Amino acid sequence: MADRHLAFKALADGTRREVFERLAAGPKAVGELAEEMPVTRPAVSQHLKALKSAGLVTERREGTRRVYQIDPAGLGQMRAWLDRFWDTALDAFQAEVIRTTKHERRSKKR
Amino acid sequence: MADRHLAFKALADGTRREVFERLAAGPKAVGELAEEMPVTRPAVSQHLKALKSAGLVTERREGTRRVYQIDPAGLGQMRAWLDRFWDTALDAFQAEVIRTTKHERRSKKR
DNA sequence: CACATTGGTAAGTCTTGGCTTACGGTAAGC
DNA sequence: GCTTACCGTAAGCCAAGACTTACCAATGTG
Repeated sequence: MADRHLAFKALADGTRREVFERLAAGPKAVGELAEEMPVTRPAVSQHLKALKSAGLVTERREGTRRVYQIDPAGLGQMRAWLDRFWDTALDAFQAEVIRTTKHERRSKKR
Repeated sequence: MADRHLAFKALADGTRREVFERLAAGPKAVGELAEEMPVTRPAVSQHLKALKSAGLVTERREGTRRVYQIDPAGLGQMRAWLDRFWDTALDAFQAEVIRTTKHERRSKKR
C-alpha cells in the first residue's frame, strides 16, 4: 500500500482486471489462473504482484503453491476516493441541467 | 463512453487525476488548468479528451473557451463495478480471518 | 477585415509497461 | 538426496502512451 492510487493503475489494464475478477469467484493459485488465461504464468505472476501492492489481493502459501485472494483494503480506498467526488459531481450535473434548461427556454421563447 | 472500463485507465495517470481533482473544485477552462499545472496546454487538452471519453467530465463552449466540468456518469460506472466485488471481498476477508485464527489456535494449543 | 485569444490536433521523442523466454529457488513425493 | 511441481525474478523486446513543439481552426475585438 505504498501509493493510495496504485489501485487505479492496477485496474487500468484489462488482463489485470481479468485476473482480479477471476479471483472474485474464489481463491486461486498462480498456475490455475494462468491455465485459464491467454497469457503465460510469469505474466500472471507479475500482474498479481501489482494487484498485491495495490492492496487488491492477498497472498497465502500452501506448500509450493501461492494462493491469491481478493482483499477489501484496496477496494475500500477506491470507494473512499470516489465518494469524495460523488456529491460534487452530482451537484455539478444538477447545475448544468438547470443552466441548459434555462438556455433552452430562452431560445425557445416565443 | 465506448468502453465501460475507460474510467480506470483515465484515472490511472497522475496528471490526469490531478486535472480531474482540480475540476472537482469547480468548472475551469483548458488554459486555466494548464497555468496552474506543470505541463503544457496541449497536454492538458489531451488529458481532458481522455477524461471526457471516459465519461468523467463534460465540455461546454463559451466563446472561444472550452469550460470543462465533472460528470457523475463515469464515477457512477466505477462505483457500480466496485460494488460488484465489495461484498465478495468482505466475505473472502472474513473467511481468511477465521482460517488464520483457527490455525493460530491449533499451533498455540497447549 | 485584420489581429488576438483560445484550444484542438499532428508529428516526433522518450519513457512506461506488458509480454515472453530463461533461470533460480523452495517445498513435496518417491 | 534426486526429481518433480510450482512460482518469483531478470533480461530483452515491442507497443502504448505521456509529453513537447508546430500548426491550424474558430470565436471575439478594434
